[in-house]
Amino acid sequence: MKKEGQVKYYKIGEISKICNIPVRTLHHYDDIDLLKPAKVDSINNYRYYSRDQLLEINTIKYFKAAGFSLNQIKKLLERNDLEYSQQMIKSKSEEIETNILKLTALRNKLNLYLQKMTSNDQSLTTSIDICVKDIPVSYVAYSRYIGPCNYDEFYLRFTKLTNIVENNDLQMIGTMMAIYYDDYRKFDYSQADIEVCVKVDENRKYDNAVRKFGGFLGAVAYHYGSYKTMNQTYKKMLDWLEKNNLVFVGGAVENYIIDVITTSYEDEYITEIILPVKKIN
Amino acid sequence: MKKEGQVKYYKIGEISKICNIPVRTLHHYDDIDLLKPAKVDSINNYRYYSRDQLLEINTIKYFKAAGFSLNQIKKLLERNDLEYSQQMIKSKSEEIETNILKLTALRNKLNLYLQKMTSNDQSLTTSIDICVKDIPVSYVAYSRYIGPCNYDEFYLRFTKLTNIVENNDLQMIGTMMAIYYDDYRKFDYSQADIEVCVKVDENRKYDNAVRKFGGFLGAVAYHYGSYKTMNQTYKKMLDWLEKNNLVFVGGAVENYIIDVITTSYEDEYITEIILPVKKIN
DNA sequence: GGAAACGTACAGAGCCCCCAT
DNA sequence: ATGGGGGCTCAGTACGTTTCC
Repeated sequence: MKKEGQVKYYKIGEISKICNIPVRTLHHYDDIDLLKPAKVDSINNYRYYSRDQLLEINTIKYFKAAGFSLNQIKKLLERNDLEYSQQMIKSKSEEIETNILKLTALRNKLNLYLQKMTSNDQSLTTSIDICVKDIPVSYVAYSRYIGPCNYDEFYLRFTKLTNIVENNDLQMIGTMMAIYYDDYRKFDYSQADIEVCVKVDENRKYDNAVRKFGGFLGAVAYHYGSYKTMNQTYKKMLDWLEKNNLVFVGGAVENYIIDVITTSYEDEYITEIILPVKKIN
Repeated sequence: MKKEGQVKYYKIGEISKICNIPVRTLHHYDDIDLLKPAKVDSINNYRYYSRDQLLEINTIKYFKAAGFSLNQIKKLLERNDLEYSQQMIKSKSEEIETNILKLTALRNKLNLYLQKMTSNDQSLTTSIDICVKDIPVSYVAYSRYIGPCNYDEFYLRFTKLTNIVENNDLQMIGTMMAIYYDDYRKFDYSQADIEVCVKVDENRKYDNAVRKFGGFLGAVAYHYGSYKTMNQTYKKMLDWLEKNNLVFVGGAVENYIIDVITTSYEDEYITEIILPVKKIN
């Protein structure tokens, strides 16, 4: 490469075309002192950019593409030394890494949700079917209490659970669930022992807000529609268990896959019911 | 769950505490019609929220955590039906997927950059060393031309290359490179056949903007410092080739690992020089 | 005196429209 | 074809003032 003495100035429109940047953005860069034109005509205030500034624009675009803010770029350009750049790039790389992990968790969560939604849509046409399977181990944030069992209480509990999740910096990866610990034959709506919980990502160690869930044999069925008719589904399940030499050991789980959060039509609700069971020997 | 007829209203401060949301944010949600209080006192304009709205707030927080904007959430809440939610969640999931891919490419790029920076920092202390190795195949966006070889031309060419990368929605994953196709013994600075190029991610098929690079045997050395002394490094390399029974087959590659983008001190420049070679039989 | 209301400004990185030259 | 100005975006936060309980 050889240097050339000749100085050529570009008008803002030319620079805009060459560099593929809106004119107004170049105005903005001038305003915030990120890229001052090499010359400004004192009469008409036209901005004139030098050839060297083409390179500066490239540098700006380069760092922008790397995710730096204009302010950070300004600092990078002001003290244009290796060590500083290296350090900034390193911390940026780490920041991106964190973002990737977060987004990955989020994507997994949404996909899981979609999967549940669509797979259950299909079985909607078939009649109720019940299966027995091992419930895999997962981790849930939870809140257990004895109190009235009604909508308002549930709203408050779910709100509290959401706060627990937020305060412990957890990632929800499923829908809200409730576990009923009382004997269903003498269930008291005003004094029920209920736990509300939600699956969270397993990437962090669990403390008092998070516990293990699953790792037992469960009879699984889906209830479609309003909660008013849920008792019937329970009854069907219990009958089915009896016929299949299984016994319900307590702790009924309701997983609100499609609920009032997703739809305002009760008919569309889908609730997964899991009854922990044992085989009769 | 059982319904309860009793209506209880919360004041904004209570809701704020229960839901862990700043009061001013609730004002904001009111302003943008995302969450209107169930009742507003006509005398003192106090906002009163119903219990049902606790749930609505949960829903809002849920979708917010899923990465939706308040506007999108508003739409989701307005037409609260399954199909729409499903569709929105699906497109959101895809959007996140794209972001993950972009960030991953960006992270890889930055890490590669750091790696080059630091690994070459070490070899700075050692004397010039040359090695021969297979240059792995990669893909580059490129622009080849015959014209003058000077800084200004290079700036323009690199700018054009950046535009090519942008317009083809490619991801740069390396530093700028130049390939000199002329015979070095009769190099004409005013009429040189030069290609500028930059590595891009391989995840997309290559068209006329992108071509294969590498897949040949190359002698690799690093030039440290200003470009003014680059001829000396070339000379050393050519001498070395002769001693080692290798012959330069043309198409010298310069990879500007540390250049004016990263530092304004010419002494800190690092340029990788690759000379395609053949063994003499 | 705490809780509620409201107006305004600020944040970042621009985009868009209007009017003047 | 340029210049500048003002307003808008997004999802709030912060400050200050005033009124209410």
